[in-house]
Amino acid sequence: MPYSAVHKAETRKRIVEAARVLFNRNGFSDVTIDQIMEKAGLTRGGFYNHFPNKSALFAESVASFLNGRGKDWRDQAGVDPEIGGPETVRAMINSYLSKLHADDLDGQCPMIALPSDVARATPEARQSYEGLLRAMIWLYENNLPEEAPDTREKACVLAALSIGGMVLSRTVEDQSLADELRQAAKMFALDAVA
Amino acid sequence: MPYSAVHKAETRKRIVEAARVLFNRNGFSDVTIDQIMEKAGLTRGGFYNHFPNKSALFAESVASFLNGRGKDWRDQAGVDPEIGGPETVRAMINSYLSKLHADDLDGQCPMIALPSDVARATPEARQSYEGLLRAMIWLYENNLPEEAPDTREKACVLAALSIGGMVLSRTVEDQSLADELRQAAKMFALDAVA
DNA sequence: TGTACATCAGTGAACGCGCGTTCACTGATGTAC
DNA sequence: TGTACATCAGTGAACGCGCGTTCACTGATGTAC
Repeated sequence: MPYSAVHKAETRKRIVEAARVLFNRNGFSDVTIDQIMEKAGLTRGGFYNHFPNKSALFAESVASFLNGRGKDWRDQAGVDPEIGGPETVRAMINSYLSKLHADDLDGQCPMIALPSDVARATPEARQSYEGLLRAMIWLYENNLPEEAPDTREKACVLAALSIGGMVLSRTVEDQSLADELRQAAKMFALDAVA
Repeated sequence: MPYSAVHKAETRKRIVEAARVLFNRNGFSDVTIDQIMEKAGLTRGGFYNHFPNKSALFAESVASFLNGRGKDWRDQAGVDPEIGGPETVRAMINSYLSKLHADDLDGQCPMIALPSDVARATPEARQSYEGLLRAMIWLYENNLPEEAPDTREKACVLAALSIGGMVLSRTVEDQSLADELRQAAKMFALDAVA
């Protein structure tokens, strides 16, 4: 058994990571397998040793966000995950709707970078996207103040507002309008938590 | 001067309309000029009599939404535009976040169907998108109750929530989650108006 | 410990296809007489 | 009113290119002896 299983898994991971960045920046159709493999330090032919086709890699690259930055959101926001509660929600909102996140086209959440690409992609890709969204809703839902009766609904609203604000901010041409939208969504969401 | 100017303008309009529907459904990269021209009842070569390139048509097709359904939003919602006020905002929200609108992939607002396509497109396309968004914000801002101090901010939030809710609803795989998101955004937005 | 071997990750040329755009043309139409 | 003509919207073949995928191969590596 040449090339250990670990070696193959690491190569595969490198391909997914390269794909995640390229798709995030250029969308599904405008990224080629050549580009992905080159960024991963390989040549095009080897791709099919790891994935059945381009669509399968797309689905996996969207899902992979949860293993990377998605996992660190709360930590990056400087909040101990063990504490939880509304402070965690506020930290998440501050982090997600930050200028830093808006400008980070490579590392940005795929929910912001790829909504219409995913909407037209395979069921697998849409499930990956759904997985990210459920994670965000879950985080909101479980850390909102307990007394509120409609916690679940509020979590959905906060998700729509977070992602919606960022999507619009990314799409619009005028930078000052982009900032205004992001700030308005952030401030309103922070208020809504309390 | 053969073929009256009117004739040419009408052909051009037909191309834009065909493009709007096809782009809405399949995105920028996956629609071909052949498909657009065929849907408009023409052959491919004639395209360049009307537009310099595919990107220019994309920008125009996004903007064209304002001449069609975008213009009718308030009327379709059953509200006399002359009345105005909060009732107009609520009608707009009800219409925009309706199941009817969510299921109408052809006639749907391009802000929902094409966010990530536009984000990566030409400045002209992004300006078209921005035009739609400004129209929505304008409608909200000018019809919100006057006593509120932060009307502009609230209008931005309502826009982010309307579009964000619909984008997520369109992208997610699970239909019941899609409906839940749309309903949550709608209810919350309606409450926020008052 | 050293070596021959079998495996399969990785290579790169090739295939088939369709795209955006160009271009020489044609023929329907408005206008001048 | 009728007709010859000039215009240019529309046609369809062609160009150049790059894509996703396939395939025969090669060579680095773990294992058996």
